[in-house]
Amino acid sequence: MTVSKTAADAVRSSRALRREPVDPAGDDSMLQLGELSGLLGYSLKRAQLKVFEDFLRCVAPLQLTPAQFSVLLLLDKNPGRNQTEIANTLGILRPNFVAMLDALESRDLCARMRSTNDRRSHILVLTDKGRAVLARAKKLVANKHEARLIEVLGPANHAALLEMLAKLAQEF
Amino acid sequence: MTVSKTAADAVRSSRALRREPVDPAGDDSMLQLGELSGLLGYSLKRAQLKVFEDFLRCVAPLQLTPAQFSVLLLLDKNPGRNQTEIANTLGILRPNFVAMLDALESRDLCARMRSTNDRRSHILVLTDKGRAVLARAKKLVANKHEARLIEVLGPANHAALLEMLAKLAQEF
DNA sequence: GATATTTGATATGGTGCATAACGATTATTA
DNA sequence: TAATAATCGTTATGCACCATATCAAATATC
Repeated sequence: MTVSKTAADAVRSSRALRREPVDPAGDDSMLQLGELSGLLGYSLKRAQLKVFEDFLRCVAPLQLTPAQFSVLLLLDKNPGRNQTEIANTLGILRPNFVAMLDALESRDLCARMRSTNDRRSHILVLTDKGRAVLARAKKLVANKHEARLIEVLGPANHAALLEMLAKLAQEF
Repeated sequence: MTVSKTAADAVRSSRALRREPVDPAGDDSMLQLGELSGLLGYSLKRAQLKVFEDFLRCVAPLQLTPAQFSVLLLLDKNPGRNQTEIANTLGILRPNFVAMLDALESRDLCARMRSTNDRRSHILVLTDKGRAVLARAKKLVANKHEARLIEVLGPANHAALLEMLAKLAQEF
């Protein structure tokens, strides 16, 4: 075995002995991911971060986070629901949903109305401004964000991806 | 138009007029996700949470988080690297990597060694215990975690999913 | 009518993530 | 060579997200 001064040298020689492939970019710049690239959870998280990043860019003019957008969408599709119901379907805990609604309500995007049936609960409603912002957000998401995703993946792959992710979210 | 006392009634009637399909579980329990189910970012995040949850369950006996596991994997595949290099490839900021390494080092899974070349940097090495824990973790991940994923998705889909996620993480 | 449950809310703690700044060391350059 | 800049690990700090316990008001249950 040859004597090597640096640790990097030792890596190079041991890899040479085992005849392992080396990253195209070389030893110094790119590290070996190893089985990390086969770890679904790792790839999922990295992809999710990138996609959220792009979402924020695309919808930046409206100052909406993915979570806020999902709330507006849900309020539009499900009028007459209270905080607990909306929060539950989004996987948000009720205490954490309070501040979120405060932010949306302070921007006049939605409003809490005391229910006449059950005066404990707040019926959530989109304001006119909320509906307008949602409409503009939908367009940005569809034409900029999702359009880019479909372009990168291809329409068929995009659909297949959605299906697999839905299955994971359900059966897991 | 019929007069309805409750908001839920109003939803039911308007949906009846538009002849929209109703969730199988009924109006009260299940809410309409709407275009949320077509939002890739939404599905990505929900799937990622489920997968991480399962990872934690499977590797619970070793008390390793996904992030910690990824660090051990990377140290094994890339000996002789310093903190900045490892942190960068994992997308972890150097300040936040310090506490992470402290935790691993306090459990004797890895060690920091002052580099002789550059006495500023710490060369990271797996300890014997670290290698042993990593070996056991790899088995748990492969046989319990990834095995279940492949079973749910099917091997071909699992591979296709990985490929698409990698493409998203790269080209986005 | 007494007790239990539900709803929105508050407080609080943990964790992940981001930025600024520091001392020690090394690299650059005047 | 001396002065300056850059890098490495580290600390401090703040923000966002997530989770639990708890509360008052209102409702449901018995």
